Amino acid sequence: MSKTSDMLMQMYQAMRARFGHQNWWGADTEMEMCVGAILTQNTNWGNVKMALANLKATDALSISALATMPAPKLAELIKPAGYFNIKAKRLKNFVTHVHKDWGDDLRGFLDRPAGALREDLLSVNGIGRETADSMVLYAARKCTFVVDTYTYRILLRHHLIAREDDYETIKELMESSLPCELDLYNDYHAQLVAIGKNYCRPTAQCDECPLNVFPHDPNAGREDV
DNA sequence: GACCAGGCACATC
DNA sequence: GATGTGCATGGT
Repeated sequence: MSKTSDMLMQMYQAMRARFGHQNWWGADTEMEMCVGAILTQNTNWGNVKMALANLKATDALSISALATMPAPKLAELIKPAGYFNIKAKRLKNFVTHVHKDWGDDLRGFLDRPAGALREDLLSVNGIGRETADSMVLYAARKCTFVVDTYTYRILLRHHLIAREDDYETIKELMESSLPCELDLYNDYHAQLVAIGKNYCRPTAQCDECPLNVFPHDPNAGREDV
């Protein structure tokens, strides 16, 4: 096992010991996970939950329901998630794309090899790498590592990546360092988010962070240092 | 009131 | 190809 693999696994153990298994998105339907993946773009999950509740209350959480709903009405329902106009368009792009070949069969759409599914998702305007990977991992339940701003910030501060490393480079690092296990990828990402929310914030210091036992620079990636 | 949140596409240089 | 900008609500 390489030094990086070793450190990443030790970091996981430390995070999990602090937060416990996160069981992310476990109770939701595939449809909710896909819709949530778009709604959570640069947005707090608490806001996304409100928008999902609105969609559920109007029985709109299906491919065909969203495909036929006028964009302005959809925008109104997802308002709490922020960026509601652009996200309404992105949701429409997604459900229209699925509906074209699969009708209401989201599970059929998702049930393909991870690589092919990812490429297909990336062809939809409004679905970028993180959103695609979130859908592949959490909705399709296939092993792909999700990189987000927390992943970047935490790995940077722990000297595991360089400042200029891009999404695919970081994803490659994680996938080549960690065993390809669905539950590990799922929970590792969730643990990083928990660290990011609670300790490794953009400006605050990282006192009490369970990852402090590893070599790190709390100021890495900050503009004001 | 400022800061931040589980990004992405597009314009501009 | 790198960098900057618009999109917007709600919790802390």
